[in-house]
Amino acid sequence: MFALPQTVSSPAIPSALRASRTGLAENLACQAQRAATADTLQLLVQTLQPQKRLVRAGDVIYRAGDAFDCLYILNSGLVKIVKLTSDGREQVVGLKFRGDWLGFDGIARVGYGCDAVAMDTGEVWAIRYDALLSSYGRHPSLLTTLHEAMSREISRDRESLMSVCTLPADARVANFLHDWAQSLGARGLRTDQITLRMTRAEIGNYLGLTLESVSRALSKLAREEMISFVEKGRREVRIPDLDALADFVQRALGAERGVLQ
Amino acid sequence: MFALPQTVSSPAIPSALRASRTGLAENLACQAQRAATADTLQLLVQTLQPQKRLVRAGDVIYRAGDAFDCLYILNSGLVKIVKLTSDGREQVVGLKFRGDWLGFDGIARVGYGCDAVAMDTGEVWAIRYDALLSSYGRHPSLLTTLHEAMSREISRDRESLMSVCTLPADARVANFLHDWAQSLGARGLRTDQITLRMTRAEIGNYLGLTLESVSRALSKLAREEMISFVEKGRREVRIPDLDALADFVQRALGAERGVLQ
DNA sequence: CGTTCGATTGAGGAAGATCAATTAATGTGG
DNA sequence: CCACATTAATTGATCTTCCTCAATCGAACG
Repeated sequence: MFALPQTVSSPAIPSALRASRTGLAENLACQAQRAATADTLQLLVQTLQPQKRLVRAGDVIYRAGDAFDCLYILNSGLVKIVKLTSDGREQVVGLKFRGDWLGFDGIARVGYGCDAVAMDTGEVWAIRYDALLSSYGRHPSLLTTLHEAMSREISRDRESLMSVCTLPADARVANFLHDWAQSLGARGLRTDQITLRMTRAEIGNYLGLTLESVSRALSKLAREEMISFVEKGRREVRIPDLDALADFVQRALGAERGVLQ
Repeated sequence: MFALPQTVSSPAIPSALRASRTGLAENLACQAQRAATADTLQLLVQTLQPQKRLVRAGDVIYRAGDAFDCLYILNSGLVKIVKLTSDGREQVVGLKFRGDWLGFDGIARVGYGCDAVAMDTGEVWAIRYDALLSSYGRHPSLLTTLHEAMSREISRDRESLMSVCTLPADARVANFLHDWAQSLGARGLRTDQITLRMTRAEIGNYLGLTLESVSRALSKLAREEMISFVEKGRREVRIPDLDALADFVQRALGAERGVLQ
């Protein structure tokens, strides 16, 4: 179909970092994808009539152990996915934005494996999994959309792991902000301003850092003018130049391993 | 369907750690699941006639950027999933055992997002994604099996992230061995002996540690008789008591955060 | 207006990385 | 089959990063 050199720089590997450099191609891809999902979402609404639910910050969409019936699509708002262990460890394992699906981990089990908690007012659509399956005959695209959403989630999770495993604290935070802005951009929103609807502790938890480390990293980023805080409240972050943020990650990496390799 | 207290200790959250404690229920679940997959796998072979391929250690099954056509099922052997970034970082983001599916990350893209490299002789079955989709009318169970495999992968990835984010080095290595043994157990193999077909550097990469830290952790585990090395070669690990390993993880955790909570 | 919660910043300490030396296993060519 | 080269693993010493603990500050809320 499409033979590319199988190298790291292949366009088929749009790592978060590369994405902002290959701006044009990337944006076109995003546009295309958004259009596709917009169509499919409309179809989905018509066909399956999802149960819509308004949520506010703190509302629980589902909890680990709840019986699995439905997948959810986040129509607006922000949701965190939290995993708990019996020994009391708690881990934010994912953040969901508009258009993201929730609850995939329930398919292979009796119930969901994590809690999904809204971090902002928003709307989620509940879609019965069995209804989705049985719609395949009429609308095969619904199922391929599902697959693509699951596939994307797997890719994202791997990037999280990579970030946590390979980046020092500052770069991890910078990369986090970059990813977030990128996510907004992919949804047609402005990428130069983020409202972090989570505490430093939650960010730290997600990134495998303490809240102090997150705070220090943010301060450093502000000092180096990679970001700035919007007046009143330190949860509103301005990012004048996304590419500069990506470069910051690279520099933090270069400092550690001597510029090359 | 099934109303459980939505607490951490819900049976629907079989974290790797809990699993060895809830031995009986867990094993039954595994048996059932293996039986189910065995049936479905047979059906899959009959219906889709997957292309079978023998691989040897080092063989590449697919590479990041390769055009996506097929999903793969690993019939035997061991495969690592490796992600590369343009800046030269390399990360082992997954290990695949018998029965695992490979290549989900390709569904939502033009090509695969990672390399899949065999670490041992084995056999992989290539299944054309379009063929799989179009089989739904005749054999819906094939597609639900696909979903379950993807769902399980998402759950596993989250556990990896959790391990990396919340466990200290020693516990991370112990947990890694525990998970591995558990994986073998779930496939009906003995859980008291593991042949690590990877170097310390690869293990470290997967766990976000240096090879030295992995080596030290293994030495410590051996010193405390949680594991022992089989004569000739330090890649053969005996695990006399899986539960003891899980306890080791707990102790390492308790030491850090004062026994309770 | 005080209380509470979150964020910032500093000082000290600990876990793990880095650097370096040694040993063990594996492979190669004579 | 053995000497040699090569790669992997171990172990120790030192150094860095990040965590922990603590104090202060700011915002939000009742």
